[in-house]
Amino acid sequence: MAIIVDKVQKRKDIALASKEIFFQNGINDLTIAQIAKTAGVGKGTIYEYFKNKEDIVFEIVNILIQERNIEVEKELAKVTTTKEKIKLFSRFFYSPEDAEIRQLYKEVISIILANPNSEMIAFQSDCISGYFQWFELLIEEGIQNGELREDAKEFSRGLFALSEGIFIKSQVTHIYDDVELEIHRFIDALFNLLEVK
Amino acid sequence: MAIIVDKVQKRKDIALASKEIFFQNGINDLTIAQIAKTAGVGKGTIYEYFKNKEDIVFEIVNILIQERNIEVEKELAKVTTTKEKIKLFSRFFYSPEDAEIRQLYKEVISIILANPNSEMIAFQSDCISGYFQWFELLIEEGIQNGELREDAKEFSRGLFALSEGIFIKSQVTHIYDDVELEIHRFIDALFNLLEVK
DNA sequence: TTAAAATGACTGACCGTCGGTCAATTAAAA
DNA sequence: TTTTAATTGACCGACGGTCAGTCATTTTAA
Repeated sequence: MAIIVDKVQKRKDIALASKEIFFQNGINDLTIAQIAKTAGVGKGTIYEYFKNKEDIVFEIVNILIQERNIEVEKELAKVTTTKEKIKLFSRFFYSPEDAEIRQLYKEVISIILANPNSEMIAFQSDCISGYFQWFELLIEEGIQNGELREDAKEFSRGLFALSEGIFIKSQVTHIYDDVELEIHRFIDALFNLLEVK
Repeated sequence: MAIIVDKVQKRKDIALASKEIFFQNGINDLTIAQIAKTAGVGKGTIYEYFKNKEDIVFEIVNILIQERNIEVEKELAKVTTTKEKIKLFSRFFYSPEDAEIRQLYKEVISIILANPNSEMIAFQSDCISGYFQWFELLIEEGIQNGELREDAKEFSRGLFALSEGIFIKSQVTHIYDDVELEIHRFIDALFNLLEVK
């Protein structure tokens, strides 16, 4: 045997170095050569820890998502109504605090759309399905509470996708510019119909 | 002066040649060299007619969108209720007939997300805003008819984005696999609340 | 009538960039 | 000393994009 390094930690170190480049100069300057230079390792070393360039992007997302989930848990304790909880979830798509992770999320969506493969989709499914179950649970609870009508559960799957749709449209056109407003407008109108008066 | 060619027509010819490659081998084999070969022109000539590779993709979309709009107009004449009209619109995201243009649409979204610039966004906004106005008009008409409740108009902007959200999620995860079912479920539930009984 | 000049269309060799590979090297552990 | 995990950067091939030069046709003027 020879030197044994902490592969998991080194993977994170390289990802963190990449994160810096990404948030400073965008994806276009995120070249393997640049990452290697910033991380202080050789180009070949990168491929000891990552399958390819996309793999690096996914690792960064992983790190940021985990950090963010902790924050979300805290925020969740502060709100009471189902509507507020749902709105809390949608913050991802417009809040200034999430600007960086959102930027990265855009890249991930772009990568998967351009080059779908089961590994990436599995990765993304894992990230999303947690939120998704939480989302369905919230609606369910709202119904149990007597806060929402029985048929509210029909909307959970669609409502989950709505924010994403508005976000993507806001990125791709200039028709939806105020994402927060757009999402809230829809949620308010829907809960107006669904809330038991 | 010398030979004068129909620049617009030649642009279309090259785009059409590209379309063939794209639908046969996907975006990865859509190289400039391959396009030039298929179109029977030199590589440099491509750049007489297109700014860059993305510009070619946009031209193809343009051609296909125009063809599709004609078909949509026909279909629109066949349905009567607002709900059916809205559903007709959403077909883009799942119908087998639109599989090719949908494939291309994915690429366009991917390109813009990865590399946003005002020109691309303007192009996309033009494509979308037509549908969007039509969408708002449909809801408006439904209200005028007494078919829908007054507050239905609050939903038009969000409803427009919903299908897109479900579609993107279906591409990026395996959580939403039956796009048609997902969209219809939401629309049915919503119209159940909005339709005047 | 004709040939020189002008012009737009067209070309493909070439360039720079980048993701990814691999033979060689290093250095710690046995 | 031997073994082997870890590391490296020169190198490769592919690709998008450029540009100096060629070609075919029209214009112009002798």
